[in-house]
Amino acid sequence: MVRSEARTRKSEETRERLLDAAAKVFRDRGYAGARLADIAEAAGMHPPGVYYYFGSKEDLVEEVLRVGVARARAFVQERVAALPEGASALDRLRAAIEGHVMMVLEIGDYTSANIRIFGQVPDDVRARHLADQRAYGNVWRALLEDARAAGELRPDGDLSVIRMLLLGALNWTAEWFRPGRQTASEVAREATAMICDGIGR
Amino acid sequence: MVRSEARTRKSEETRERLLDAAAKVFRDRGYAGARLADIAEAAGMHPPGVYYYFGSKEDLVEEVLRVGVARARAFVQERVAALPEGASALDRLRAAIEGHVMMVLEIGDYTSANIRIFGQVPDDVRARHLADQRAYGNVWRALLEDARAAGELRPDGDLSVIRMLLLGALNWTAEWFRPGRQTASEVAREATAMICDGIGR
DNA sequence: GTCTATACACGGATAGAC
DNA sequence: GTCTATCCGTGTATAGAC
Repeated sequence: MVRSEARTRKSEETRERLLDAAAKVFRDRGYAGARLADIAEAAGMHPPGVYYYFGSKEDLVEEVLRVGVARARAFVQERVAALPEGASALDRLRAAIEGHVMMVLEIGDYTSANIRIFGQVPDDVRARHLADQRAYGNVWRALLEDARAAGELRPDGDLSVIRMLLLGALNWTAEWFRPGRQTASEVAREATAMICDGIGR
Repeated sequence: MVRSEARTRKSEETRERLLDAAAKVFRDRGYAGARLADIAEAAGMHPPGVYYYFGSKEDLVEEVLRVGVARARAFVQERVAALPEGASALDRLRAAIEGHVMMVLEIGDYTSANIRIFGQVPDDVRARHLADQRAYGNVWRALLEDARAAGELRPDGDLSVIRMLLLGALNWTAEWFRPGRQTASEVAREATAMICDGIGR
């Protein structure tokens, strides 16, 4: 039993390493350009070893996409839930914006991979992934609707369009952020300021 | 002479068709995933025909990237230049934002291709393309600095970060915009409002 | 669970006719 | 300038030893 648990944990760890490596390589090379050999090497194994954990390249990429949005959603929802009871709807929105940025800049490989390869994966993989993505979109939809209902947003403006503009600005941070030049919290603060208050005076 | 001109013009048109087709296919399949056969077919020719116009897949993708930013820059600069003399720095910035959105939603194939495959192309292609991209970035840098100098922006905030957040929101529109659901000008208006004035009340 | 060896398909690129 | 035919490198996936 102890033996089997140890084996299982090691297996879990290897699977995790493989997934991290896959996210990086898919991000850098695209879906078709990512070679199983590169992924295996980055995870410290040989190409056929991948097939012990995943049935195919498709299975692997599907899991990378799934894990990416699942973590994003969990991270943001935790940040919002951690707010004190009396927090306003706009405060909750701000917390979500900051949370999303922090998440992107922490686990950026998965986010970048999602952004870059979503349009390149086989149709059936993309179709299944769309459901996950919509669920995360709904978290933001609710946040925005609550703030509007509370009268804390400008009354004009299409909330769907705003949601996509806002997520675009946030997701894109993964593409240009360089740890030396600025910190994740600085970027998070700038993003909240621009989105909620605008850059004009 | 007339004959040769006609041949040249036809050749130009075919090259153009090829480039448009390439932008679409690169966008949808990624750099490695884009098959020369798909591109050729979309342009109404056979795979080897591509080699009459471009020396290699690398040459072709490099031209797609180059044309993409060149058009973006020209389009935005025209919109800004078309403003009346007395326009404020913030008006110029607004015009640039609207222009960039309109451009993205008009020639979105090239923009999406740029976004999605920039990180996937061979290193030397990317290195050469970086110069073009920086030149376009400088247009925005100047616009923002002018507005700040004129006292038309909030005095705090890192302009480099703001520039990247803003372009992220704008570039991302190519990924979600669907002509039926909203119009390009609506999106442009929402973008300007969110970026300059914020969504809070 | 991870290795070596290998099958098999696919796609970029070239040759050469017309 | 565009077609047909084809070469050849590369990459996914499997077989089977250990």
